[in-house]
Amino acid sequence: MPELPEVETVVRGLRTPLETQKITAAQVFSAKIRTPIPVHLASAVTGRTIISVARRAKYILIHLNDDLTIIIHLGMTGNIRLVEKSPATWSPEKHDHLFLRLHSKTAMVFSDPRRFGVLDLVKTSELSQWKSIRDLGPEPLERNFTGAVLKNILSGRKTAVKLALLNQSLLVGVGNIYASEALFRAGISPLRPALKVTSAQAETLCGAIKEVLRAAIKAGGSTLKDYRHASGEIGFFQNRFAVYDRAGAACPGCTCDIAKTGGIKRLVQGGRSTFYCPRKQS
DNA sequence: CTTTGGGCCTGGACGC
DNA sequence: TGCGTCCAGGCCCAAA
Repeated sequence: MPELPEVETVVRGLRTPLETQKITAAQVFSAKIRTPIPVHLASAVTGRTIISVARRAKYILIHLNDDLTIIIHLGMTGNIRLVEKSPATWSPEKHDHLFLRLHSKTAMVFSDPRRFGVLDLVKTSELSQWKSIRDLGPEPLERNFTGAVLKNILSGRKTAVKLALLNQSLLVGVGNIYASEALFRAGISPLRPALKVTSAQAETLCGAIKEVLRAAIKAGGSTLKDYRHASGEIGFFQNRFAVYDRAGAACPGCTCDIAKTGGIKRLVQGGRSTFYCPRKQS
């Protein structure tokens, strides 16, 4: 499910209810999601205080005192919900994996039906060396992420630019939806080899990535199915997709004869759907 | 080193 | 109603 805008929206929704709160009870319900959940997680976090909630790439970081950080990745179908006036002991619904009850009596529940998510506990001081964080590329919304940086990332790679954008070791946060959307905005074909993206195109693409991610955050992310804000609200950026999941339809500003051209095209790259307009993207 | 393909899971949509 | 097939927002790992 969740790409950078969705994860960022969840993080923002968790800050006020979680920060400064002491964890008064914790339960873990399934031993294994994508990776094993540490057996000591529940006992280790109980009694600790949440200092801050942050995001790195698509990872949610809940920083506690005593040098501990809870890492949550939502995978494809993960979601976090807040329960007000929660009981001290949680009766898990199907697919609930983690329950954290706070001093305020609000609780946070992490669920993930497809179990592609990650739940881990690490020392905050060792976070930057944690296996999946260590090799991540730059944050696209940072000021120092520029067209020149993107050009450098893409240069020398024979792989299609769409696949390069999905590679989190090159650039984080962009997933299957926003890769298609950013390439459409930039007028670049998803099939173009990364090394054939010119400096001028890299500049445009850099701007398009920032633009589409910011717009999606503003809209509270995209809800296709499972994704929810921590408050339970859905996002609505899916209503503004230019190309994603719109095969056969007209792209924004389309002037061609859809009956003849077939409109937006779907293709498969790296086993995943890509959507684009062959007439506007090259 | 880069690139490719399979695997991990569940559930919903669809065709018969 | 039921059964089989395909598909889905992410990521890891082995193999080429």
